[in-house]
Amino acid sequence: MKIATWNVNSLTARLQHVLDWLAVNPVDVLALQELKLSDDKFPHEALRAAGYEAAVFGQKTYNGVALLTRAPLLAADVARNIAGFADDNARLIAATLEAPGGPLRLVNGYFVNGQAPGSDKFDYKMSWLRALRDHLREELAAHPRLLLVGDFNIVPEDRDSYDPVGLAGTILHTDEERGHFQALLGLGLVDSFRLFEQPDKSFSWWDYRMLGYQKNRGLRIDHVLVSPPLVGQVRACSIDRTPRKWPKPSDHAPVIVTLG
DNA sequence: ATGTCGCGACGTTCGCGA
Repeated sequence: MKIATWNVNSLTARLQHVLDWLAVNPVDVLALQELKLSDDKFPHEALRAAGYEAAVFGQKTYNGVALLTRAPLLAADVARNIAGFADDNARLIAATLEAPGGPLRLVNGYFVNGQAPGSDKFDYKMSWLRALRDHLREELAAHPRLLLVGDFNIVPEDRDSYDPVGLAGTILHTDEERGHFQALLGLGLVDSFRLFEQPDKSFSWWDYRMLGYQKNRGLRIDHVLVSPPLVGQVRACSIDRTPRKWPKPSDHAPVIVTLG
């Protein structure tokens, strides 16, 4: 079973990329972030023709997340955002998928960017991350086989940044953000990517500016975390840079996990 | 080069968010 996550930076602008990518990577689940479209604009027909059903939590202009699956999801089981945490933004969607070995809980997030430490947006990021942690503690109790995937907007360690010294303390690199990532690991979640030997300077996002991709000036901010019962079943985890090389790409690349 | 995208608004360019 293969599960992927991809921040597409507008599904309207990137639908053809998603379809092209799925044609060569027929994953069982694709978690999308930054749809930047409302539910009524979601391209259900094109994706259904490609073999995927979608649970959608859209928003006009900003944010928006979706879970694409080959097998239908139980609609009654789909959750949007964090229960008890008031939020104007569509950032989290969760659903349960029947799978060999038991149901899998898929939690797909577009984490708050936070702009800059000290800003109001950074305060919102910290509140959101605190609420997410509390929420996941409950989700894990209810669904032991769980994956937390998405654009975390957190660089977990220095080796996940092209310039850990120059960018130390700046957004995505602060101790507070990293503390929140560690807190998620403290719930028992494991970073799939680091279960395997990986090339140095492996990143999932590159700035559009300053030839960021060509110079590999990137960050690893898109992650797949798995709960304890799943750790032993992760067979592979990789970042697919292929679509980042296509014309008019998303600034993010997909991350793919194989569960055995 | 405050450098690139995507979106949307009383738009034909600008501000915002990333």
